[in-house]
Amino acid sequence: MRLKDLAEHLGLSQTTVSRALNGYPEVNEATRLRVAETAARLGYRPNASALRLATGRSGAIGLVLRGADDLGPHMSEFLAGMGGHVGTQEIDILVVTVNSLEDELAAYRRIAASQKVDAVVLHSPTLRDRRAELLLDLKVPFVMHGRTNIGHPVPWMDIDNTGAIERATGHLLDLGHRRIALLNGLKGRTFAEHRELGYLAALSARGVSFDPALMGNSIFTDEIAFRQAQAMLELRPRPTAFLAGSMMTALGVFRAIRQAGLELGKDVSMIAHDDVFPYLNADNMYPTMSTTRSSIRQAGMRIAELILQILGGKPVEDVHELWPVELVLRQSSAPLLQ
Amino acid sequence: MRLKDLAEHLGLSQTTVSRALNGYPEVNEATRLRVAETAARLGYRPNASALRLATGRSGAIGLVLRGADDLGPHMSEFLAGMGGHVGTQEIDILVVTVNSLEDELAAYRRIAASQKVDAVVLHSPTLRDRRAELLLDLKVPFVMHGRTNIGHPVPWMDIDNTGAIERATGHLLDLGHRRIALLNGLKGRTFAEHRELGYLAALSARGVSFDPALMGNSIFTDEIAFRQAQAMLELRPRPTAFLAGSMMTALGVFRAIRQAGLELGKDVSMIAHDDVFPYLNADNMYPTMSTTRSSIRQAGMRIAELILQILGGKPVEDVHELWPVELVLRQSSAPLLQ
DNA sequence: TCAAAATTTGAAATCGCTTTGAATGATCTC
DNA sequence: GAGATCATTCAAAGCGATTTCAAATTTTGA
Repeated sequence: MRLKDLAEHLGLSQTTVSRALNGYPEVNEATRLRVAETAARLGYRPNASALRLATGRSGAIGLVLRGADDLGPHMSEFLAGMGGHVGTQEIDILVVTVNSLEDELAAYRRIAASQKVDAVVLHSPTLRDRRAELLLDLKVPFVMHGRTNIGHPVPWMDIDNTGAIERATGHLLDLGHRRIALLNGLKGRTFAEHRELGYLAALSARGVSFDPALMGNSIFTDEIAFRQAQAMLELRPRPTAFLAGSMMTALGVFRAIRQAGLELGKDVSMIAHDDVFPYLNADNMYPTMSTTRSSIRQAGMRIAELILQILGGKPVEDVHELWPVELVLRQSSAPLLQ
Repeated sequence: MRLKDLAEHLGLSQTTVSRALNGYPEVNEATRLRVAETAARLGYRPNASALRLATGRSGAIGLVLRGADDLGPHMSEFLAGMGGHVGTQEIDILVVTVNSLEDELAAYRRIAASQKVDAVVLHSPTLRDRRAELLLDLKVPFVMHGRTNIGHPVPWMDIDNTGAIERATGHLLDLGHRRIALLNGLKGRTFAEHRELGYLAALSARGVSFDPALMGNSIFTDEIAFRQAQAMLELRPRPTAFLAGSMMTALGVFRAIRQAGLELGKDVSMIAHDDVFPYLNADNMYPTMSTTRSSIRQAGMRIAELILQILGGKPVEDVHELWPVELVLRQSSAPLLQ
């Protein structure tokens, strides 16, 4: 069913039908009703490709995922959030997977040249993110989930990683802990650097010196966390508390603690960052897990909103959002045993 | 940079340039080289919308995700697999998220009417899947990850769930276990029904009677599994072995076992189904986890391949693939203690 | 009542590509 | 050397929508 068919069926011109359906004012209200009713009854929907060609808008937001680090539970939740919002609009999400930064850059070039998307979302930025520079260069609108520093204004939405870790570290220090391990994200990633900043700030505020052996930088998987925590627990004096970068990390640390014959919430404390996965609830763990909490799904939803605002003409300089992070204390963080 | 601009730049007609780039035979080899070189140098890429309108192919595969059950680590891996394959072709993945079956059906109608995708992939089918019926009706090509029975031939790729659970159950029975709990997927989902079949077959082959109290049907989350396992462990006599539907489930069961003061691999055995998540390695758990293993990422890759084959004209009746499932025995499954 | 203004409709151009059908030379064949 | 064949190129017609500009009809105002 093409516009032409619908128009013939109605005995009207394509022009009028198109206008009626798109809410233009210069069409008789009676005709509009008749058109709308018939279109609905016949299940007419404009051909997406034709519409895109005619309007010059592709009606899609791009999301490039680097298989190696990006995919996994975080991205899945983020995607759910994005989808939840754009689903209500006439916008789709185009997912492209690549294997390296170079491939990712190439993907943006392709996407830009072929005008496949109206905008993209950039996630897990580094301190000086080449992808942002490229997109600026290509004049592809984007919103960043996180922050970067490239000398040009970049629209972003981020959570207060520094503040979150600073408070969590401060709390552990207040409980008497002095050997606090930080299982952080990869070096160079903005969020990881921000967390390190918060960690160091809290330590130095209490006059506790920093021990590099107590910091790990890696992607957030159960297994890597297990190994890192295991190694750290063999140090003497051993750490008495852990800051876990994600719930996956927390699970790995948890296993290491148990395997070392120690008990979480007694011999060792832990505060984990919780991105709020529906299938991994800090409240239902045993012992329940103290967390710094911020829903990554809501972030996805908000990023989608911001992108639509930018496409709607909102100046990029005005798109900056820093979300506070809750500190939720449960059983896994306890006073240091003497 | 449009085709027109490129053509003018080269002093050729759009026709010739288009043909040169698309590998048609009726163009001088010297011209083709010159065109290809210039196009590459100038970074020309055809406008996606125009190309789609002209060819009638949208160049995208649709994936509709139901937020409630679908999203999560499984889908993330599956998506990675799909993306890995289509990335090499000129095909993208369009992700749409919805909240209910009705919404999902509506989404397919929209997608079909607006010709947004050339095909879709259907996952987590039920025994009689309405989505498959609808897509057949709408004449939207699709490949199913799993199986259904709707009286029409449906192209599918599935793993041998029945065989996998039958062997796993059989193995536990051989180890002396008689009270074996099955934490299965939702009733009505084909894979869950298939697993139940395998479970029952193994039990009855050994003359062990089925106890409905030892079977749970739900989505695969850590938390739900924890509660179900906890309740089952309070039964008398209690189960001595668990079949966990996924690695998330296994984590929940693990916690319940520990909380009950029991030890996995000694007091209680477990075999979990492993979809092979890069961040959750059965081999690195403690104790290491016995699993029925099949990579969901590879499944995604294969499904993408099959879709392209179908779009290439392969008859749907010829697209049926049943993958065997490995049974990997590790420490979590042990002989029943007397 | 009649010209002017407002309302409503339609024909045709446009978006950027592919593809049909025709045209132009060059090469063969006898 | 003329007619047929082949190789190469191009102009123009789609694809299915939006949108510009013009036309037809109705309403308004004096």
